[in-house]
Amino acid sequence: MNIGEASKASGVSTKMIRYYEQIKLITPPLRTEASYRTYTDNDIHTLRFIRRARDLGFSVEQMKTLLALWRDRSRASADVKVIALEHIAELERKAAAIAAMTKTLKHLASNCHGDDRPDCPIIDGFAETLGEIDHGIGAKFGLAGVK
Amino acid sequence: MNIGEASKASGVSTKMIRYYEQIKLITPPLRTEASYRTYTDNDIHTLRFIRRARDLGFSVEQMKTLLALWRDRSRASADVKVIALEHIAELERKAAAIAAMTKTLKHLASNCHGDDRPDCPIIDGFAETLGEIDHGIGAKFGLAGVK
DNA sequence: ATAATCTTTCCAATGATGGGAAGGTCAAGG
DNA sequence: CCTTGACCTTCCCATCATTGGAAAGATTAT
Repeated sequence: MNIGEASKASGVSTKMIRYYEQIKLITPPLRTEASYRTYTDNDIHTLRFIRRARDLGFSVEQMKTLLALWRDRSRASADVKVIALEHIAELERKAAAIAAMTKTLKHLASNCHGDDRPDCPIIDGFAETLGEIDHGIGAKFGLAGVK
Repeated sequence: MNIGEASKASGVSTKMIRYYEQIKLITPPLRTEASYRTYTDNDIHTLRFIRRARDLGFSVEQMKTLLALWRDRSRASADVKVIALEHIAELERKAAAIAAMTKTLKHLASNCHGDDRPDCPIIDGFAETLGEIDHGIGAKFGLAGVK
């Protein structure tokens, strides 16, 4: 199986497959004489595992651990559960921060008449010294660049 | 006011202040003979504005627009509201994706006994071909690197 | 005078992904 | 047999917001 077929079969882009190999998330596959990567069904299985974990928001670092646990048939299920629960906590932390931002913004927007007059509580809310916007959780999230 | 004092007064790191200058989010301040940047109260005001917008998850690009609107005293409040509402929609999209991930993970975790036995529905859920995990919204979020 | 604490610029790294160039390979059809 | 198109290879660069550090110069305090 070429990398293109592996990509289609797993849902992981060829770019990312090569990247995952480079950062040693997956082991280098065999190559043909022309240096083409060839993937086995087992490799596809691993890639699909990775794709699902990624879709659930796990980082590469976490996926490394999860893959190791997956391959270790004698590991305790508790070890896996710890990672999952930590990730759930992280997701909930992010959800709370986003909810706080949304709430503040909605409050500002609801007070803005949104016509062609210039006065605007949203802009004023940013500019005025009303004290710091408090998201409780610490809202410095790198959410701007999220696709 | 030196850059260090400006940083403390605004809550924006010196690194970021220089960066915002470089990408032309803010205008270059006056310099002393020794090339030290000096910030006015007005500059601090702008930096605090930026900090609040950033805390609400606005991107640099959005902040550029917001700053222009802030400075334009004759702009319509509707122009500001549009940006705010778009950002709210974006945040809600992210929140939904996170909620979907959390739900799936919690479901998997709840079925995992979490003791020292090896069988684990979480890992199995990643590995088995159960069909793709569907987050409805498309869950490819760059949430892994979020602090 | 000297040490500590600023400041400056420049360069690099992060995490996960995409884009593209330059060149090699393979399969199908003329 | 040769061309064409669709692959594959490696390598480098860009994104986004932010942090880190090094080397050198300036200011402040002891």
